Amino acid sequence: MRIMRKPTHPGSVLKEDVITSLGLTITEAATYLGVSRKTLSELINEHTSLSPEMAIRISKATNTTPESWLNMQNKVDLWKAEQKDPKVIPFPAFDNSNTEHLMEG
Amino acid sequence: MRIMRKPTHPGSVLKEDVITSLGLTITEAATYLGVSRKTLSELINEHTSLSPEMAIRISKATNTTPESWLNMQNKVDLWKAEQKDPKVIPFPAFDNSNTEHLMEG
DNA sequence: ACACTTGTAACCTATAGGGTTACATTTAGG
DNA sequence: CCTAAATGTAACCCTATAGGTTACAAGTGT
Repeated sequence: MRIMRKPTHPGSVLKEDVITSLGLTITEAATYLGVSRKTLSELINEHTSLSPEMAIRISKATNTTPESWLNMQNKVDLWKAEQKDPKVIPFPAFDNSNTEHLMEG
Repeated sequence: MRIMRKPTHPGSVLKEDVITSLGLTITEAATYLGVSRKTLSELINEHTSLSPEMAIRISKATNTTPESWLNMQNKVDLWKAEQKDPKVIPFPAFDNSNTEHLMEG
């Protein structure tokens, strides 16, 4: 997973692969999805994250799985969390600092 | 996905399959993970969700993938979002109301 | 020109993760 | 039996963030 480049934001995919390709306006799409125009606009312009509820809405509007949308957001979230590089001490049973010299090769 | 029963919370898994089985105390585990005891306690008792950052921490402490932990949380989140049953109108191109009579069988 | 579309600022609400401190309760040793 | 450690959680604080409404400036197309 490391040194991964920033994953594609699900909002871009929604805009390019769905809304635009279907010839829908943002306003129309927002109405169908049952959210405000602002909410959709911020999502497709990558200013907010795709929430679990939005994943459900999009899946219902497009006959896709909510998992596929949420997984895209996951990648973005994990990428951001990795950038923070939180300091963690491996649990004893998983700490291979005593055996890692056996791992070369 | 429909009529799915409530998915297992990742906090329970962390507690039962990792912390308890390794003989670690919550206090110790929290220290290794670099979070407060309260934060870990609330997570394993299912009072909070597993955040992307916690997924990274757990993966680092246990040599597992952060995805596996976040996916468990996803299932819980999607289950909750499905319960809300948000009202959505299918996008025109995906609206099969005119052809669904061809789908029986 | 005129109507539609869009991005976004300003403002408000609700939810949520995470921290610290403190306390009552439970559990484990000696 | 008694003390020390571990635990759950309340109270309180802070910071983020999703989502809503209203309003406005700017772009687009007929």
